[in-house]
Amino acid sequence: MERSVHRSPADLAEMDGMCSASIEQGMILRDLLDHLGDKWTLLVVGMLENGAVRYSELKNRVPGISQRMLTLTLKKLERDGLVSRQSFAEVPPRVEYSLTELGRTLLEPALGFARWAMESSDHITAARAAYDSRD
Amino acid sequence: MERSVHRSPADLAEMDGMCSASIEQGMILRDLLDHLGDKWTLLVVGMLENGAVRYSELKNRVPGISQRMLTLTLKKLERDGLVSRQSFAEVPPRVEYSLTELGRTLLEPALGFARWAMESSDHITAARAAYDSRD
DNA sequence: CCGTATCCCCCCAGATACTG
DNA sequence: CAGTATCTGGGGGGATACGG
Repeated sequence: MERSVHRSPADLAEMDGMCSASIEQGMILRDLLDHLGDKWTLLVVGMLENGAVRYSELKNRVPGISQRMLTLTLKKLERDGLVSRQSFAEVPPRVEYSLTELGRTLLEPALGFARWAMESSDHITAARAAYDSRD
Repeated sequence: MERSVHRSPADLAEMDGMCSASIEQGMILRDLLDHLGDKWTLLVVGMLENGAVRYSELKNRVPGISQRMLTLTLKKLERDGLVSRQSFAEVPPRVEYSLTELGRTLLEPALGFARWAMESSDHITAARAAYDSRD
């Protein structure tokens, strides 16, 4: 038990340059995943890439999302300051969602991720097939 | 309704380069999240950033992970070809996990994400506080 | 040390119905 | 059109005990 918890100050100092970055990133990544790692959040953000989109259109564009989850996801994103909501006093009612400044900064890493997924999906599929057909 | 749905063929053609990519990315992102979007996967990948790590050390470095989930996560990563497992015929037994070539390519987008999270966590916290303290 | 096997709880998300 | 309210199940994941 002491092995993992008890470290000398020297150890900690040494770790600072090489390893604690990973650990800190681990913590932050943890938070990140708790907020963005769910089933729909990144999808919704992706759909707002090109500008404001209204609720119903969003529901159409994100295949399979339920009203409940769309609402919940948008509320959370709004709370986190990544998405802004603008409702128009019209009839029929119209509500548009768009990325905030902060939300747009998320776009780049998110698309980087998506790019990786597209470039790697073949390799992964192949790797999986190879793994499954081993004895 | 027409505002958002009805677009001229020219518009659609123009969107081809900028927007349908989003939709396809949505699909791919979907798969991505199904595989990497769980609670532990990216954390484990992050811990392998600097080279091979053995099972028990991994368990120590990923705070709060259970043996069960660590094993499951590693198995899945191995199946996907992102992590390779090497066991040494020693006593006591020793098993080391490391990123494959493919796994290392994931590192860049993942760390990009982590970087964003670190740079943005303050903003998000602030936004959340502002949102919660509104009437 | 490195896992596997089993049990079980919690909560996420889907379905459905209803309001402004 | 743009949500809210409520019920429900399925599965992710923790705890624990055991095996190689």
